[in-house]
Amino acid sequence: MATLNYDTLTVTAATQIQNEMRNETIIQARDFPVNIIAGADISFNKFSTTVYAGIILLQFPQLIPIGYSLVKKEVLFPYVPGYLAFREVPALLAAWENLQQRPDLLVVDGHGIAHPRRMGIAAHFGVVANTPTVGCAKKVLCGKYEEPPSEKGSNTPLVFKNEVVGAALRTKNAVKPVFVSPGYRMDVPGTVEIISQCVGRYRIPEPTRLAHNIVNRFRLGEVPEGFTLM
DNA sequence: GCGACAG
DNA sequence: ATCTTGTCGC
Repeated sequence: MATLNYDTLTVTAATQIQNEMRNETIIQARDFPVNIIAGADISFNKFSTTVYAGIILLQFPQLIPIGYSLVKKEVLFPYVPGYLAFREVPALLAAWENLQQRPDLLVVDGHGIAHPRRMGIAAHFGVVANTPTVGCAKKVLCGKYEEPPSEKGSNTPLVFKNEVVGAALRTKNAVKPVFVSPGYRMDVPGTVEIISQCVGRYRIPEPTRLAHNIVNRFRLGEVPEGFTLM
């Protein structure tokens, strides 16, 4: 697969790409088993163009880490709300291609179709890599929702322009919810079900939390670039 | 025009 | 996102 380069795009061109990619999105009930799930995330030093990308593989539903891929890359596209994919997908794709084993489902840090043009980073990555994805974000980008009951597991629909695009999911009692949405080859109920099964003892579900941990350690030089088996 | 705004 | 200090609660 040719390496993507989004660095010279204007936001107007990026918008056009999102509108075109939207026609390639597949939102449907999960029709495959999940034995290996993965988490993807990026870490970087403020004001630096170097980004540290990583994808960690875990056995499902045991949530035991089995390996991870780490890649360092230069990025020029800035962070612009609504265009996160153009900044992070190229590096994540590099990490994806270094994986020695592909997960059945990838959890991306950010939104799936809970996006102004239904093309959040998880949906974008899913289309480009042609692989099932879901998005798991800490904050809402667009849409409205009712606060879910305070009990762990409670969830309410995230609605944007009269359409249910995701859900606010309470992963711990009396703690702020996370926002999940399908990215590719998943639907909202299936996304809530899978992410609910990925919750350990923290607010952030294990795939995302462990991906964040490992890319951070990678950025700090505590772990080497490349694929590592655990 | 005004507020909101993933990471 | 990253960094930092301080507080609350199990």
